[in-house]
Amino acid sequence: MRVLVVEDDEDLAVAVPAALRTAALAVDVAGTIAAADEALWVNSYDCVVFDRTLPDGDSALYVHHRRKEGWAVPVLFLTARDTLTDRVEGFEHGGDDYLIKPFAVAELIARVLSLCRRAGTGRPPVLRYADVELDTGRREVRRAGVLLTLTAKEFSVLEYLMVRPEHAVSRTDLIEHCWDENADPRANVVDVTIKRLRSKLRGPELIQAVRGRGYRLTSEGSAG
Amino acid sequence: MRVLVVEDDEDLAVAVPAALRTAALAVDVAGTIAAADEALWVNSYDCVVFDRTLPDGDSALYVHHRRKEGWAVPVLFLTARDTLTDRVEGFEHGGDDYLIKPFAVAELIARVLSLCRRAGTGRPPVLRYADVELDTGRREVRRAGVLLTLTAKEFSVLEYLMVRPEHAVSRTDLIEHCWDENADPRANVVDVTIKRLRSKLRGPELIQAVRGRGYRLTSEGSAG
DNA sequence: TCGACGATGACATTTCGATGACACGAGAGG
DNA sequence: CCTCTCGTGTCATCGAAATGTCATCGTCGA
Repeated sequence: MRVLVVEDDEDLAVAVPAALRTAALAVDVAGTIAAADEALWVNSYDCVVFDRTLPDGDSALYVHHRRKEGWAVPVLFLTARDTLTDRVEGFEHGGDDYLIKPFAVAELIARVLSLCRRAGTGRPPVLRYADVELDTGRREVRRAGVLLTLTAKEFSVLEYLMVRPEHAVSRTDLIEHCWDENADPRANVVDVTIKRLRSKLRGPELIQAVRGRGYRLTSEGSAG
Repeated sequence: MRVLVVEDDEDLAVAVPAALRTAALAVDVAGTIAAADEALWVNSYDCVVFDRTLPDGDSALYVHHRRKEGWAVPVLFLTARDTLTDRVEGFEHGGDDYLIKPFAVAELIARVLSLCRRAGTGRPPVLRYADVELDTGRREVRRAGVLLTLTAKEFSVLEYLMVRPEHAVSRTDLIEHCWDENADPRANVVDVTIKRLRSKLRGPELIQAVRGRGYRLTSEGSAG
């Protein structure tokens, strides 16, 4: 799950990403609408956290604009308390949720995770494939009932694969969704992470390499 | 357990928090409804002690207002004797308890602890996990039957963990519930308190660090 | 058979938790 | 008023785990 935070206040621009990263989300930061626009065209995000008021304008107007083009990524607006009446306006512009400043960090994390989940159109909190269960809420993975200890990255990659069972997922896709923008797409971080995942997912091979196209989950031998 | 005391009388604004702190509660203080509102948005409390009459209005009206938005934190109203008839009114506004001034300190502590417990929806007075018993009423902890001498902070942290066995609890959550607003979330107070707890909870490791996500109680390991 | 791509082990770097030492203030007792 | 003790918080440092980089090897398929 990858999130873009658009915030110009220096304190918040540090605190908010830090908080979200504790929830195993990959976070990028932008300070202006222009920078956010750039990032949104280059990368794909599962959720965007927008401060309402930014140096180069009202983010709600930007979102409104993009929505009319069919852009559908869920948005959480951070609204100052004294612009409370803007709440409704925020929604009319296609924002999916709002939070009034100041807000509790725990609340923010909960909302963002909720929006990410919603983006997956009602994805169940527990993903299953073959004898693997992945609990997105507790961040736990079990194979054949045995609890595994995965690192944040490993969990993130496995989650992404399990949402798309049997589908080949490219390294580029994985880099874009499980790493932040500092990741080098040419490096073989993905390969290494897959290798580590495999060695923890003891038992019949689950993650199959699809030559030239990435990786996919599979429960049977290399047919096709 | 963290409590907000909203009191404008200078003497009470010192005495009440002092009393509650002796019961291992983290206490914040506000002098007005406005300040209380601010604090309630920023932090999360397990209970709020409201003086009925405050410089900027009747706190019961404020509580009534918040209740309509679904706010559910238990409230204890401090009411002057000559406004005794307001009692009922206080309850109608969603207050869970009241105390008539002047009151006995012991009574206040008992009521607040009771309300905190109620917040945990019928949480039993004695928490158990593995061979540890934590008596929330007596403020006593035993491991394998042996009474331990914990400080207020240590008790508070252990209690918070024991209410959520096996669940990873973030440092932020702990800071928000066991410390007051003066705590620096970046500091490693939590780590140090956990360390002190561990050294007092001799025996098999109970408190497990979950890298990047905090701490959790556990009685068994997990496969790798 | 050759070449591209994936697998893998070794190693470097970064991040994060653990820990000991110390600072500071409140309160008890002389 | 001084001093001692205890609770609590801060800091610097250590070390382990997570993550990333690199070199090399193996293998699949044209």
